Amino acid sequence: MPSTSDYEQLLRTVALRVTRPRVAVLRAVYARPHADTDSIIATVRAEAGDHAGRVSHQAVYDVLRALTAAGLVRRIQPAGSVARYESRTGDNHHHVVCRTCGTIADVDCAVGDTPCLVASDDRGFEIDEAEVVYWGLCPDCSTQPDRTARQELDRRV
Amino acid sequence: MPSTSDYEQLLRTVALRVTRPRVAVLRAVYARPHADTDSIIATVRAEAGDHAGRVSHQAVYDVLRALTAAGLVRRIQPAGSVARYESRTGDNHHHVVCRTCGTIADVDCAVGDTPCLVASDDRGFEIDEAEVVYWGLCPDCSTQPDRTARQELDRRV
DNA sequence: GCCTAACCTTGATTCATTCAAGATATTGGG
DNA sequence: CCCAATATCTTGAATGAATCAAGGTTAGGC
Repeated sequence: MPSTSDYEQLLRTVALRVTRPRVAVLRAVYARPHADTDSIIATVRAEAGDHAGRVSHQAVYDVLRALTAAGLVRRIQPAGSVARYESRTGDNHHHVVCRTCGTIADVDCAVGDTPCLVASDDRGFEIDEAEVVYWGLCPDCSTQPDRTARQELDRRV
Repeated sequence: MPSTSDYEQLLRTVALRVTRPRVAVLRAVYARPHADTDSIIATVRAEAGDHAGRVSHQAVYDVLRALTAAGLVRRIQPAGSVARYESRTGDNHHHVVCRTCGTIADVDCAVGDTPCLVASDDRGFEIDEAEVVYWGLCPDCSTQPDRTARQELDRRV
């Protein structure tokens, strides 16, 4: 578990200013991989405990954008989902997404290293990344097929 | 180019009622692969020429949902994009998406047939589909790097 | 310690998509 | 051929993630 100064270090290496919202968002993304923006906002505010000042939702959006642009976090967004963020970057891993409850799990590269896939015909595009999303049912949902996504979410809270 | 009765046939094979909005939407999806909902609405209304009655936006959303559920069309939604639809289904082909202008092109399966990829570790999920999105620059954007997405869109209209 | 660009806050706005309620039309059976 | 049953469509409002805008605050180089 990285410490606050580790996060400060990370920010400095990519020439981003060290601010409370940024460290808090980094910590949240490391703590809860694949969290969406709302969850990150909640985590940030819960940890701050309101005693260290508020963090606006706009700040979180801005920070996530800056961190993503800097390569410190990776933004993922499976079809039908809101944006989610994770701290594993640069290793070209992929994701399994549950069709029922939306849970996301990491999957290491299917074939080899970055880029692990080559298009059969690139249509003249300059391809720089191959993203794979596996769709299916998570262990919970495959054994309890009639639980709704909403119920699933409630169960987790 | 399929005829109207071909589309009617398609609808009947999946036990969907044949209605004017459904035939019009099917025609639009076949005519303009990867179109988003707004474009489909525009196409439907342009072809109808207003002389055959209006088609509400809600009807198009409903129809696209029904057609997708029936497997007649496929819904795709690369990160950061609105939903798009195509008529090629069941062949497990993939897509290249331009990071600059958002253009999408089809790419045949890199490895084999459905499913063309196997996760290195399925994390206990029951996987039924492997979706691949290649990211890069389309031929136009790679040679004109400073054209914005908006300008690109304008150019096409 | 000061300055300035970078950053954050507050509050409003956008827009794809969905929800709701009631009208209309398709289709199988009489 | 007509009718009932219900699937589908229309109209109009609502939702909610994400963005925009304007102004105040702060980190970090000098």
